[in-house]
Amino acid sequence: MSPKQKVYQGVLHEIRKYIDAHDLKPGDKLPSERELSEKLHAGRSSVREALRAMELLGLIETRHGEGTFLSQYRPYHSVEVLSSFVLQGAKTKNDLLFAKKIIEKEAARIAYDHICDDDIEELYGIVHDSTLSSNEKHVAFFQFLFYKTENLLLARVWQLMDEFSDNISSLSYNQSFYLELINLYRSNNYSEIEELFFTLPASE
Amino acid sequence: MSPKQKVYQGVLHEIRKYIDAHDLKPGDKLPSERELSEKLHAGRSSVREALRAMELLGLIETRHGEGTFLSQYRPYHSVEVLSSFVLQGAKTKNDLLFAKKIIEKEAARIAYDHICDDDIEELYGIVHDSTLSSNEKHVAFFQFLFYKTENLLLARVWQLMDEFSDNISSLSYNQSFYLELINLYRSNNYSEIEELFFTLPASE
DNA sequence: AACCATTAAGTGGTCAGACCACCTTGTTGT
DNA sequence: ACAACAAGGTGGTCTGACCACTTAATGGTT
Repeated sequence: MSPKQKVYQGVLHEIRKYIDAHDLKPGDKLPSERELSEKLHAGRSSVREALRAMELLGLIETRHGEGTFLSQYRPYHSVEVLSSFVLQGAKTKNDLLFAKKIIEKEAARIAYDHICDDDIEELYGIVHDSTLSSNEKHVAFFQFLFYKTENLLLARVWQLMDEFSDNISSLSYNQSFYLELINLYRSNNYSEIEELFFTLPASE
Repeated sequence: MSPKQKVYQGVLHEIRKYIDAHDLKPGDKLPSERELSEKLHAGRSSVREALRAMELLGLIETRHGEGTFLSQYRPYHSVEVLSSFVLQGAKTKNDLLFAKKIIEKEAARIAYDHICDDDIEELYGIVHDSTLSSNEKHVAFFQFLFYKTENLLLARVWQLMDEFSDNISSLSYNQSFYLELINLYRSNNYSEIEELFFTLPASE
C-alpha cells in the first residue's frame, strides 16, 4: 500500500493497534522502547521518534526510569505548540469551520430523536446562563446535544475540531440561533433544522 | 530555566526562534539536521525527535534528499493522528459506521453544488468498472465525491473512518444505491439525497 | 522480625557513528 | 551542445554505547 511510509509512522500505527488489542486505558503502561523496537523490527530511535511525537500531542506520558504510559488526552500540549507557530492558511481554516458546522448540524438532527422536554429545559438554561461567555455557551450547548446523540465518536471528533478552531477563531452563533433551535425541538419541527444551520448568521 | 526539560523540547524551542529570527515563511527551507545538531549542541537523533514531532503536527514537510521545509499550517495531520487514538476509545462499531455514513451523506450533498455532467459520467464509470471490487468501488466513488467538495479535511476524516471500519466490516452499498444517487444528480433532485441515505440497504 | 542501606536490573534520555536511498549539481566524454 | 556519469549534500534508519532515574531484590544490622 504505502511502501514509502516512514518507519516511525508505521510504529505509530502499530502502537495504536497494540493499544486497541490490549484495550489499554489512560494510565496503563506501554511496552518499553527496547521491547517495542524488538517486536516491531525497528530501531529504537525510530520508536522514539514515534513516541516523542505522541508525547508532544499529549497522547502519552513518559516517566524517566519508569516507563511510558497512556495519558488522559490533554489537548493543550499540541495546541500550545501549534499556537507558538502562528501559521495559518485561510483555506484550511474554512475547511475546518465548515466541517465543524456540518457535524454540529447533524448532531442537532440526531439529537432530535433522543430529546425530551427536560432536555429542552436544560438547553434553555444553558443559553440563559449569564455566567457563561458566548463561546462557553456554544460548547456547553453542543456538548449536551452530542451527549444526547449517544454517539461518542461524533462527540470526540467535534471536540477535537472545536479545540483546533478555538485557536483560529472562536465561533459561536447568535443567541437567536440557539433559541430558534430549541423552538424547533419544542414544536417537533424536524425538517427545518437543516435550513436553520444553512441560513444562520455566525457572530464574529 | 527549565532544568528538567528534554533536549528535543529545547530544540523545538530553538527552531521556533530560528524561524522567527529569519522570518521564514511556508515553503522556506530549514537548516539540515546535521547543521541543527551542530549549532544547537544536540545529537542528531534529538533533533530528529523534534522534527518528527513537528512533522506530525503538520508544521514542517520533509523531502528525502532535499531537506526540511516549513509547510502551510494544516491541522489535518494532527487531527488525523489524534483521531486515530481518540477513535479506539469509542470503538463501538455502530458509532463508527453511523458517523461514517453521515459524513458520506454530507459529502454527497456538498458535492451536489460542484458537480457537472462530466463528473456524473465519471461516477457512472466507477460504478460499472468491472475491475473493481464492491468495496473498491465504494472507496473510489466517495473519494471522487470528497474531491469535489473541495474540503480536504472532511476527506481525511472520512478516509480515516474508512480505514478503521475496514477492520470491522467493510461496508458498501448496493449497486442500486450508487445508481440512484447518480440519478438524483442528473435530475437535479437535491432534497431526496437525505432520504436515500437513510433508507438505503447496506450490503456488506 | 523489622528496618535500612546497598545493589542489580529495567527504563527513558542522549549521543556518536555508520550505512543507505534520494536529489541536485557539476563534471566529463562524446 | 547534449547525455551519461560522479560527487556531495540531505533525510532515513539502525546499532551500540553511555548516563540518569526508578524500582525491586538483597542482605546485613538492630
